[in-house]
Amino acid sequence: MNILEKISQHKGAFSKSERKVAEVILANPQQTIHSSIATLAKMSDVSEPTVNRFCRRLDTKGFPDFKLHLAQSLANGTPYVNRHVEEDDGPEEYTNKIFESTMAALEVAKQSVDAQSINRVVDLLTQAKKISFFGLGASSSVAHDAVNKFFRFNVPVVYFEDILMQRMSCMNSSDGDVVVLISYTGRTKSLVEIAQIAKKNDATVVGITTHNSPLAAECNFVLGLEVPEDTDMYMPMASRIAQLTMIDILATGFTLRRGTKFRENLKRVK
Amino acid sequence: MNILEKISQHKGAFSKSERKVAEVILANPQQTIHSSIATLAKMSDVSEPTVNRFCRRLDTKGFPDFKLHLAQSLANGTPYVNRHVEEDDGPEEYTNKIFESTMAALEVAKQSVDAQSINRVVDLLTQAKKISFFGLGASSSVAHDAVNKFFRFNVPVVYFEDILMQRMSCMNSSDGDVVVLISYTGRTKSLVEIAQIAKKNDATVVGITTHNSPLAAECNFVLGLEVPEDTDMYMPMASRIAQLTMIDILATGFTLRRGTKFRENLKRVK
DNA sequence: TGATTTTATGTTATAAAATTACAAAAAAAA
DNA sequence: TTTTTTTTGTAATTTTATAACATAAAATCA
Repeated sequence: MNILEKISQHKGAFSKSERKVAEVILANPQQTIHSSIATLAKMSDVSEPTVNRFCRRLDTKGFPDFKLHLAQSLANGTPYVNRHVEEDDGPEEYTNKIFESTMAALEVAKQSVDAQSINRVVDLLTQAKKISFFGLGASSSVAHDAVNKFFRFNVPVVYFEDILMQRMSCMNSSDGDVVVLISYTGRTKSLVEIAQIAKKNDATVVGITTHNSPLAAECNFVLGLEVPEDTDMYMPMASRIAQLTMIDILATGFTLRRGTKFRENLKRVK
Repeated sequence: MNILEKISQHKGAFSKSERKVAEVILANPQQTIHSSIATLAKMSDVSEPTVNRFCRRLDTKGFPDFKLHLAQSLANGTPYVNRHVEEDDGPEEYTNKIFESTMAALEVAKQSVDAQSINRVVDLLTQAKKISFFGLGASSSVAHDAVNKFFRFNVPVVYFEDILMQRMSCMNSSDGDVVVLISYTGRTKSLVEIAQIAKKNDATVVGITTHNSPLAAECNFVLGLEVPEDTDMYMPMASRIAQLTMIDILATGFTLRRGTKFRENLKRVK
């Protein structure tokens, strides 16, 4: 589909001159779409018909058609790729890379979510007697954010950073309470235990975590979230962002379910 | 940015004939990118130069350039636009919209950051005696996340959710201390005061906020972050995500500055 | 209202760009 | 080496886009 990739792949099948054209295009694709066939021919040091033949070899109708394809590839072409930060990247580079990887991660996360489960969890939340948000490590700030959000809705929300308090809170939970547990890997032992305790006390347990994790196995409802995490940096980045987005989605679903009047109240509170 | 939207918006400013061209293009954009100026002129029942003038009015260099823009807009069907959540959106819809708006917001935020300032702040952070992260409301969870991150680096980090504690902490600050204040609008009065207190006590104040805000005016260094926030929902969403990404960038810059050995330590800690 | 200016549109001419047809050169096969 | 095939380039042609000019329509003003 993407014509730039197609060029790279096709490279072996090109003739010598055609390869020259390919190199030039791959080196500066952005410039190519604004060049005429004459300019590109000169840049590649080949004749104009050669450029034309090059285009046809890639199953395009001719040079203008090729440029169209190229433009489209560049528009979304490799939109956000997860490019890892390198040792010798300057501030400009790592800044851009992090933004782009974050967007790429969100794109992946978006594919992995299931709207149906979200809908059910929103249902649950609107009917909950009490909502708890717990997370450990990097996910604790996500839980923190969640309470901030749901607190505005004037529903009873609970949040503790301390694991013992989380535990105690779950021990006191009862039917109608919803406990939302947030963990990227879903392998944090103490959080799995909390899930078990909450479930034993008739609370409904919702997990924002990866499918097929120990935590997911213990939850009544799982909001699966698959995120490519750049492990080179040894700190969670994209996963938190995806989790936060999930919180936004739940909060939005919540307000939509509550209806217009509810939102007008929110406006006043603000 | 998207040329199709641009056409729709511009519609009032077009002349009669130009509007005819606009209609035809909007009706079948896919066909347009494969037509010559003559074909499009005939379809729109106007002369060729009119089509050309139409293209120029949209700030393109001419018809071929216009087609390029159009092709890019059509690729991937307008990748990430800030589409607002509507009253009657189903779970599928609002989930996708939120993901996409978040990505669109990050794209905008990315354009607004200045790598040079980031570099200087990273410099500052690596040399700081003590780093404090403060934010209120929605930004408090961002500050929370920041301490989590920087705590791993084995540097003295401070964070309080309580405004009085934040204040007291700033009063005790001294030369070499860095105070990072996080606020989307930069208009939270108490945070501006904290900035003043910290500055009075010789701490270096860094603001993660909008340019030209009262908070920005009080800071020694400003990391400007412009984010389009969907105000329909009456809760901060995209701004926090952008702020978190900024934290990721600072943390990454920090580890890069500290060098390879430092990162190997991190690995072990993990 | 009618005259005059401005704006919009079309016609013709020109220039630019892309493609075709053909020829020469290079490479491969005999 | 010679022949054949493939690759590449030159020149001619066609298509496409733009510029320059002219006319028509609309708007402004006396």
